[in-house]
Amino acid sequence: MTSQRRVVAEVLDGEHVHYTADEVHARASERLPEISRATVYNTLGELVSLGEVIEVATDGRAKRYDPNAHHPHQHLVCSNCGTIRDVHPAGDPLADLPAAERFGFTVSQVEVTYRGLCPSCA
Amino acid sequence: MTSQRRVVAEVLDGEHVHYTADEVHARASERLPEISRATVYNTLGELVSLGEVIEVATDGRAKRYDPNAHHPHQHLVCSNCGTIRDVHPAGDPLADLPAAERFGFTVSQVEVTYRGLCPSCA
DNA sequence: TCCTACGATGGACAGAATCCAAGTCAAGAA
DNA sequence: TTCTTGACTTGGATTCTGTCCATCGTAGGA
Repeated sequence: MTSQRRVVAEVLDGEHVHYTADEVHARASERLPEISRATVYNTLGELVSLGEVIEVATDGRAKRYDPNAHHPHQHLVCSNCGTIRDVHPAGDPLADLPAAERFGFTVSQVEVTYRGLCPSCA
Repeated sequence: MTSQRRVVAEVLDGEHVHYTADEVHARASERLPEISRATVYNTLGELVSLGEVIEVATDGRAKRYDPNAHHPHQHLVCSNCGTIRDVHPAGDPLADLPAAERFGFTVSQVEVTYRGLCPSCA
């Protein structure tokens, strides 16, 4: 655990945090000005491998990093401003895929992204 | 409707087609060698705006374009080789998000991505 | 103290997508 | 027929995101 890694972990702390790697880098730089982008990417990659952080790709742009990894949830995204909320749908989305629709795949994971307009943009 | 646009539309015709912009460009170039990448991107963007084609971002890499836009479906992706299948879950995934979990959003769309290993990779 | 190994650094690089100025083309007007 | 206009295409430059790699620094062990 180096100071760089601690700062990255601290930036990714809180509720409804979904920063891009660049945003993490910007915030980490406020506390540790010389931290490099490569270190942020390396640390994020390690946190993802450790299962402490989830990678989210809600658009075709930059991946976002979600520290809420220990509580299964899905995402609700504003199509206009990009705001992301963690949400908890009823039921198990995985169970909704019938065996006949699995084509022999061993399905292990499901990601659900709800899209719409947030109150401010509506 | 120009020859360039027609060729792009023709490339995106068929079942289970999920090409990247570059793959569309490569296939379009076979029929119209001088077609430029910019034109392919422009045309794909128009087709998406018109609702004729769906943009799919199943990984952090290039977006894919799915011409099966008029039949609601979701995607099943092999985590290893990237193969994509169109699938049809039971029920309406949109209905699984309770009002209390919508936070005032007007939710209009849902994307579900199932992940696992395809028969060849398992 | 010196070595070693791991992590950090920053610049180069690569892939995807967009932007932009210039060129091309076709249809309608004169 | 020739000109004008506007839409479309082109290709190169640029931006954005992410990865790679050679080098550097540093902490801990011998």
